[in-house]
Amino acid sequence: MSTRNPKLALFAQFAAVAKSLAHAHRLELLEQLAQGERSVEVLADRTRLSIANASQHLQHMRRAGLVANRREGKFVYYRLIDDSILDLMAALRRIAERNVAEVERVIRSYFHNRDSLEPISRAELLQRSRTGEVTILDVRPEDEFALGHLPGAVNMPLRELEKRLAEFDPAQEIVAYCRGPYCVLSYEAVAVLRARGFKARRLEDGLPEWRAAGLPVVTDAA
Amino acid sequence: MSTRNPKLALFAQFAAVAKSLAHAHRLELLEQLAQGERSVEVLADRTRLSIANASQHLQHMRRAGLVANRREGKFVYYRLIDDSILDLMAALRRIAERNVAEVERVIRSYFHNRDSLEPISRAELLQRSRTGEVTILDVRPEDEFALGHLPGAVNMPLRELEKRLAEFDPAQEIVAYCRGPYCVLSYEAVAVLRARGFKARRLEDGLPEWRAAGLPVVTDAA
DNA sequence: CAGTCATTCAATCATTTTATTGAATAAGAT
DNA sequence: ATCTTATTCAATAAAATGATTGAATGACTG
Repeated sequence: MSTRNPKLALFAQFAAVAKSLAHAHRLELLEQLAQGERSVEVLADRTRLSIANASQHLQHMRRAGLVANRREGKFVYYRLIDDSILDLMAALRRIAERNVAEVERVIRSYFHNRDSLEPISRAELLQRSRTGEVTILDVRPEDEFALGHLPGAVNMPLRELEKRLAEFDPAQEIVAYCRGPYCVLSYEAVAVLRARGFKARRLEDGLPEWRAAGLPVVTDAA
Repeated sequence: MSTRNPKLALFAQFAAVAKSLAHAHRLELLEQLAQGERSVEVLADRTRLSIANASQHLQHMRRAGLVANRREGKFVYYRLIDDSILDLMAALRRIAERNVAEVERVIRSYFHNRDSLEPISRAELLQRSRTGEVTILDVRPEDEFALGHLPGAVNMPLRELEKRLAEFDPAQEIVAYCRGPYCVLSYEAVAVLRARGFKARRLEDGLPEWRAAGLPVVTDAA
């Protein structure tokens, strides 16, 4: 850890932080953590990792100072150390998106034509929701919704969406959001809604970014 | 490269970008590149890597979209793809600085007491330099100075500093800068100047950040 | 206190990454 | 053309990292 050259030692520290980001599974864990605190078990389940493996990745990130944990009874809950982690991930994403051709290919093949899913900005949504012009749709699972959601949002996990289309006002535009810029749920929700003739768009990014922008978040009382 | 799960594939791309940052030598190369274009030979020399090794690290970063290169005659010149790389490095540094105790230790042991070297902000320097109150001192090597420096700056590489102290006006405060927040040169310059009774401070960060902030940079005609 | 559950630890194996070496290219220079 | 110089490539050896397994820990429950 301690090199003879102090500048190199310093860069080695920065590299250690970068290294703990430099793994698909760990980024996935961070995406989950961006929603809020989670136990190891839940994280392992959502990312389809074994418990032991998830635990090790989480500890790795803890040592690097990306996440923190606390024990409560039998469970250990992990959380992001603070919102600067979101900044770091956003900077990473910006570069990956801009520069790596492969990313574009993946985005395109998965999200079909991304352009037709132009998102609405946070500022615009905030303004239009004040005048009651839009229906805000949160397509995340119920437990994530309960932990925090946009004011006035309706929670309808993707699986229920098709059954509950009657609840929407066909005259209003629907803005769907989910976990973040690469959460699939809201893309799929918009696709379903449009197929049924609704006017629907995605919100740019997702809840963690909304919260990080200092905008209001509603938490259900426990 | 292509996982069955598209979200994971996407994260794997982001991870690839992070991975190419996650190495002390590569961060060092990037710090050099933040100054401007450099040939492989110069980069290898400055970072004390073998040519082949430097070349491989540079190619790795090129594949990840962090740097670009061009051939001119016998030389291959590398450069940062754009300033978003500086943002990424800054985000990394912020987290490493805040969260990793080891970094503090390294900074302290190397820079002694950092607090006594409180830097001056870019805004303040800009303002005070307009009224001619300060001497701006660039302590980088001459070739880097020639490629771009702050308006009105005097170039005096560290080695020459002690011999040329007579050139300074003892009544004026001296603001030293160099390559960036972890470039050692300006710290040392301030230490030397203060020991000789001059009023001296560092500029926050360094030239790449000054340039990235959209502030004026002077290039010597070739 | 024994039992159960969530998490971590330790050991192992497989995989990936890094540095080094010497040969291969590519572009002037003689 | 041949020589020289700058860079890249290819092969190898050394080191680090990741996943899996089963045992160990810590904390609640009956």
